[in-house]
Amino acid sequence: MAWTDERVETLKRMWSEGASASTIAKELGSVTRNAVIGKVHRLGLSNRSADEAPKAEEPAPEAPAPETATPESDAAPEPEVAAEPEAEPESEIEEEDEDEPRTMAAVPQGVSITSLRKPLMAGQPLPPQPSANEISPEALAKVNAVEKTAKKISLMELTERTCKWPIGDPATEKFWFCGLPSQAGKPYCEAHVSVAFQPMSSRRDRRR
DNA sequence: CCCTGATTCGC
DNA sequence: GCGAATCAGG
Repeated sequence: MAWTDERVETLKRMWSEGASASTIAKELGSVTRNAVIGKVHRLGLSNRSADEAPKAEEPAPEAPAPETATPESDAAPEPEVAAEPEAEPESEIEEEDEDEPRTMAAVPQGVSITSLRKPLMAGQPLPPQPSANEISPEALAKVNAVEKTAKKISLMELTERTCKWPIGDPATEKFWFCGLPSQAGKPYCEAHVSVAFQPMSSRRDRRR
């Protein structure tokens, strides 16, 4: 199939939105990711900056060379300062004693409720989120268990087959993605799907 | 092994 | 111009 205006438009839009070449290829159909990448390059938008006005000025390519007063012909006064006197102040305190059998809620300290409620990913079709989000205790417990065995993959390691459930606070070091095998077609693993998608019957007559 | 984009080059 | 093959990398 040829690159019609419409298809090119879709390509441009998705690419600028950060979609990967393979994702775009699937969306368009009849093309491979190679084709998409090739087209992207031909269109000259390999740089995903749809609008980057404030481009950092390149250092002057010209060599000023004032030649005003050069005492030494080739004296290169390099003090050679030791750049790294530091010895890695990395002392992460990571020891978490997990021997607290459900003292209170089923939410461990590493998990923020916030991340449980808004697992939104760019470029991903947003699932219809029921305004009222009631997660069953069972599902929550399962999630907690899963998060202990999660692969803790980084952003780069996310694929369409990995669970994209964020764990921890993105603003801290303790942030990663679940990474377990995702359910077919779903962005999350089984446990996280169960808390992400409510069967729409999470609210029974709670009163009786 | 899964994936990503970049590049090459015959068509 | 196109994109498969290949490359380089996470």
